Amino acid sequence: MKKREVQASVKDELLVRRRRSQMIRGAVALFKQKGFHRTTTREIAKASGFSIGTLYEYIRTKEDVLYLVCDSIYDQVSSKLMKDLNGKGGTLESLKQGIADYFRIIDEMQDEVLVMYQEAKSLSRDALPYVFRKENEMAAMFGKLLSRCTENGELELSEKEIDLIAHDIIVLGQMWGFRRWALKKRFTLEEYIHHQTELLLSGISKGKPSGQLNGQATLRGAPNS
Amino acid sequence: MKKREVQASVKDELLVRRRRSQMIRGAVALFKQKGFHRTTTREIAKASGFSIGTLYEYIRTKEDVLYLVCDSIYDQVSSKLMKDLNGKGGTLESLKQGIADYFRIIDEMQDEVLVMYQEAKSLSRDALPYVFRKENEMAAMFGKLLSRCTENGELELSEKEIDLIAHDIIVLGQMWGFRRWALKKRFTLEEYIHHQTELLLSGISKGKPSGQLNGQATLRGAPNS
Amino acid sequence: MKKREVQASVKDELLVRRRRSQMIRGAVALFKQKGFHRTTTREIAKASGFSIGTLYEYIRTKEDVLYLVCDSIYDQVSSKLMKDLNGKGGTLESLKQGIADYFRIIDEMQDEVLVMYQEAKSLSRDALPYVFRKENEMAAMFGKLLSRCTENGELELSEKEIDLIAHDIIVLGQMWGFRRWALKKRFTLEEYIHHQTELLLSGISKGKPSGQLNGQATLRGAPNS
Amino acid sequence: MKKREVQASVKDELLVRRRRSQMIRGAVALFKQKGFHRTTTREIAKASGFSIGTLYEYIRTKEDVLYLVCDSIYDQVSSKLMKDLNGKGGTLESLKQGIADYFRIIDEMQDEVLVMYQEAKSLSRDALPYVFRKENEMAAMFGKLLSRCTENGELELSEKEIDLIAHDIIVLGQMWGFRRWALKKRFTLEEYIHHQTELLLSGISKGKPSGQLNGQATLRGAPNS
DNA sequence: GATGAATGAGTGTTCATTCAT
DNA sequence: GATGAATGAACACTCATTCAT
Repeated sequence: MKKREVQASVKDELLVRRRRSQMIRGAVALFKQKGFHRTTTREIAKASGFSIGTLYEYIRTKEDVLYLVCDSIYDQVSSKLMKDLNGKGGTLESLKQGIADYFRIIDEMQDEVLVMYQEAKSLSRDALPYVFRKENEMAAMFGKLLSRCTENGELELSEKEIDLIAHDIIVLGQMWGFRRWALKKRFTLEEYIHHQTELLLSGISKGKPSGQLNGQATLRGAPNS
Repeated sequence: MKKREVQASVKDELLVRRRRSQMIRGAVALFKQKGFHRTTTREIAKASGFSIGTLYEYIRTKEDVLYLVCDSIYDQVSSKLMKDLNGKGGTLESLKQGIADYFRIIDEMQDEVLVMYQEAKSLSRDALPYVFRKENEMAAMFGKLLSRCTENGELELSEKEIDLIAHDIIVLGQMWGFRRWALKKRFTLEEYIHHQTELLLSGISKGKPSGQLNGQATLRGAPNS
Repeated sequence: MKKREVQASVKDELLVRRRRSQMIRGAVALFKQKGFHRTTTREIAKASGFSIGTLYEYIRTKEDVLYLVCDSIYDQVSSKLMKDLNGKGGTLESLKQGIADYFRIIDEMQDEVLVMYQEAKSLSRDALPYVFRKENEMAAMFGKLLSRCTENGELELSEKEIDLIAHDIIVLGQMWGFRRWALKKRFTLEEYIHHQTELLLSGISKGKPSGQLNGQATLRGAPNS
Repeated sequence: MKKREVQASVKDELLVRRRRSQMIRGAVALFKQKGFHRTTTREIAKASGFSIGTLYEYIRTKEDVLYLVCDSIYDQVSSKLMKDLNGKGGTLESLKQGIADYFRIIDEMQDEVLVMYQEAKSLSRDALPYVFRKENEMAAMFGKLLSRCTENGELELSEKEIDLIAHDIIVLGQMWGFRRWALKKRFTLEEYIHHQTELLLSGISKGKPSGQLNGQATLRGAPNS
């Protein structure tokens, strides 16, 4: 997938990568705290450890910083996810693990995800498509897992259903990030993973209570016999 | 629930209400289009049909407008919802209808919900708790429905599970608003409602395929018998 | 002639006129001293007697100030000139007086003319045509005077010659402004007028030494007999 | 005439000359297009074929570039002119040729002259006197020509008149450069030369219609007999 | 109660200049 | 002698807010 290139005045590619990584680290911290719009470019420069002039050697506009931040977070999340999901067979068990992996990644990158999630909409018209593509791509990863399960006869889902569930997984993962003010009071991460997985899988598995799949207590008190 | 009061210089309560309603209508249109931060107070005044000076007779700061907007949207959504849910008995069927009602409200108020959803985080520290409370309140409405079903023996859910599912419903509803770029290509509103309800209910109902509840084709090809 | 309108946020036309006149006065003083590019908008605001914010209520960009300045100077020069030239008959004597009037106007508005002359080129592509038109218009005034003299048989000039001489008059007038560092050491204004008029008229008049026209000493020591 | 020296860090005089000549070529092209103030030092460096660091090895400030450019143009114009004028006898005919030579030089170096003409005023206080001296020097060349004609009895002009006419020649030459937007529509260079020379010479020649001097048609239809 | 002119702190961005490599 | 990354003062312009009318 071709990215929207962010132009830098500095030629040294290595340096550009290094400086931008500083910049992203600094910017995420600030955006987290005060949001993109309330953060000034000067603050970003300072948090990145260089001057305002230097900042602008590596970007063209403030929005470039946001794009770089979002891009970097997506890349991190999806590369982690890809590593975890890669080669995952078409079993319900591996689907379950895939979901758990994803939720754990979200938890790890909580701040980043929150930032990306809340600020991405401030990207300009021409950067948004890239974000949508990235989101679709991530949903597609789960789509593939679900497809394989269907092919293996572990699930019986139409294309449409696969699509929807894939998006549901993505959103319920993000939900752990953006509703933590409500969820953290009630659930640990593992509880959250457990219950949501249960809900998703028992909702789609072929008549078998998913709880039996891994021997954990089912969501329902008593499995139907 | 006590609201954060927004101070007005004007005394005439009726006038205040009327002006603020104009203001909210204008502001929603603008926020929808360009977001809170990119909208100026002048634009809000103009879109509201009065001068900048008059605008400031009815608010104290620009943020007040955002608060008023969010507050109004919440009120509309939750009053509609309350009307629909009120007296809903403790049956799965009525739960299902409740979910469908909620999703349809979200669809109707798509723009408003999107605005509120994306801009609420720009509210200041002291307005946020109110938003959280409102969100909790709305989740609680579904919580109550779920409780009743459990009391009636239609569902078997723990407190925690009720909480989680209630939040899931809220979020999956919002998802129809904030992911419409992906969902509208694939689903009509009714399809979306159908599939999500199916997923949620078959995930929690006591061994009965939810599809049978209303005679529609089930999500799964063949119900377990 | 339609002008390029400079947009103001303020509605009150009278106020706009008053403020802009303050602004022009302030800006001319500054441009004279340091040129357009070295003058900051804040300096312009200060010199105009209002804040930077107020300045921008009456213009859109810094370049607007320059345009307003140039426009105003042109208007002053050409309206003065028009008043002086109006009804000037087709005699050499009146042509001579017209030239003298013009040179005196330039002298009066020395600073303004210098500013306009040196900074007009900084106007943007779409403002320049207006400046050219104004310059042509002014040249055309003298063109008309020369035409009348030709019609009356006082001069015998082709269209082309009229055009050139008209432009020469304009430029030799401006020259008094932009070369004053050289000319003021050697000439008073009246001397300058006298000599340049002599040169121009004896260069074109029909064989009669222009000096005899008004009884002044001729440029040449001895009239041709 | 002693020049304002522009300091270079580099010692090798030959290299300094070579680099500066590159620099001037690049800068003229840029100044022509966007003016001095809108041209950045980076652009100058790039157009000159070396880095910004190297640029500053050969100048001290950006203004030095402008000075170098103006200086170079003056030198070119005046050396060409000096070559053409050198040894020009004291006849009206040679004066005429001198004027034509000058106008043709201006035409050849149109862009450079325009640049110098429009940007010289941006030179700092201490560089301006040099420019004035150069202009005076050039006027003086024509002054000398006019003096010789007077000495030879071909013209009868006072010191003052000589001075004025010399400056007029310089300015009417520049006029061909800076008013080309108006003149090029109406005149070819040779027409312009012809008419302006005619005007200048018939304005000062001793009662003899200048047209007879070289057998060309006179400006006036009929010479006085 | 309504208006809109006035304000100025604050913002994103540029660019001449320096200096370590 | 050449390079180009780093710097930060300076700039044009915006906009929430106030207040005299």
